[in-house]
Amino acid sequence: MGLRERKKEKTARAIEEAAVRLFAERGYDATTIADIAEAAEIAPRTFFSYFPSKESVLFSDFDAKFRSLADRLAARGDADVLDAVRAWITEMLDAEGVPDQLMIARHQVIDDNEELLAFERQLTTRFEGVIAEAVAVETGLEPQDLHPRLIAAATAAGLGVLRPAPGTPEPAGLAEALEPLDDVLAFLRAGVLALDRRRQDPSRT
Amino acid sequence: MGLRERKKEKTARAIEEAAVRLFAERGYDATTIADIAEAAEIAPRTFFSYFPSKESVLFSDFDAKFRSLADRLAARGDADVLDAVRAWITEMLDAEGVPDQLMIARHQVIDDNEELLAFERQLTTRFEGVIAEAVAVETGLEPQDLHPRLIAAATAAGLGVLRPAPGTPEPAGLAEALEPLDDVLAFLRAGVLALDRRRQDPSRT
DNA sequence: CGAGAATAACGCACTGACTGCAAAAATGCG
DNA sequence: CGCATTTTTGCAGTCAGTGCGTTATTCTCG
Repeated sequence: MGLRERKKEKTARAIEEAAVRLFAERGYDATTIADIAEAAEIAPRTFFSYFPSKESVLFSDFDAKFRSLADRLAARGDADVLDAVRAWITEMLDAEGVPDQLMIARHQVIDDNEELLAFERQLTTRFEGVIAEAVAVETGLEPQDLHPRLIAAATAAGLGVLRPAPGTPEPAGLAEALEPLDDVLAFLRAGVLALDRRRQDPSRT
Repeated sequence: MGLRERKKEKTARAIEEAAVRLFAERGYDATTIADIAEAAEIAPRTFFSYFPSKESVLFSDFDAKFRSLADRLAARGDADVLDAVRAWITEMLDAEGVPDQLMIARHQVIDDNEELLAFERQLTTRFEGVIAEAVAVETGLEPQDLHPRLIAAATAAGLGVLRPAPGTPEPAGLAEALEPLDDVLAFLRAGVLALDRRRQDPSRT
């Protein structure tokens, strides 16, 4: 990795750090791009060559997460889709390790802002595409069919619920973070089974 | 209803109609507030005393829908939450009747725009609050607990899936529109049951 | 009907996110 | 070092959205 790329990476981190700090201090809406640029020692215009929008500075890791889920689903062989999702999540939580100050502040900023929560949800829905695709392959249906879309949407929604409700403390350890996951998966698996049954016997209630 | 209110209503409709028409013609992004104002024969500034944002002009009926769901849940007596939701949906579909030109164009505009889909989802998530509350009452849990939140999120997501995938034709009749609903409810009910079981016997897989 | 109060429409000036473009600066390479 | 490439920056502009004061309209009450 050349000097150029290392420098770019450093600048990106500086912007991110400055942005999260300012958001936490004065609030998201009360912080302007100009503020962030000044704190990160760049020109305001430069901000947008690192991040496409003000919101996106809080979700820079999303693309990597998305790709890693897609890869995992593609490489799951004949394992169950939900098993693959579970493995992906535990891996994610494991990789993140103990949340640092920046991560905590970031979550807090997001949770405090309706608009940012919506943005996060919008990102989350991108997961639905890959999940629906995987389910479609597994069931022999098309990705546009109701069942794959439903399972994907419910799974994505379930993942969203994993984040503790605002005001609740962050989970301390990995085991504690995983406990709700099993509830979510139990819920989803039961639903998936019900759909399977319905496909075999449509008259069932 | 006095002249004032009638006139306001008429203006609101005029703005809505002009906006949807222009969005359909030139696209959402290529249409400015000034364009809409001109077409609706109002001053640009006036637009914002009818709608809080450009997006919201496409979702003027949301508040009424939300209230009607909340009322129905509040007045459901000891009926099941999901039954109440089902009743609400059939009532909605019934009340809408045959979709007119404006409604069709509106859906098309929304479906064609990532940002608008996200906005719609954001609105949909407001349903989660009331649903979680109702589930909490029914189960004796708190609305912030995982199970009510999960059920509410999955239900809201399931409702979102009811809209046909982009590119698919709108359902022609009421029966056709209701068919996917039963799949969604079967999915949700199975999940709810699984959570019930888990609460009684946490060691269960 | 005719004040005058209440409410709605409007114009204006402003903020702030975001974009296109072209000049200037930094960097990498031979 | 000098040249090509990439990055940074400044500038001017668009557009959504807001605050505020003014004008026009409608309602109410005498």
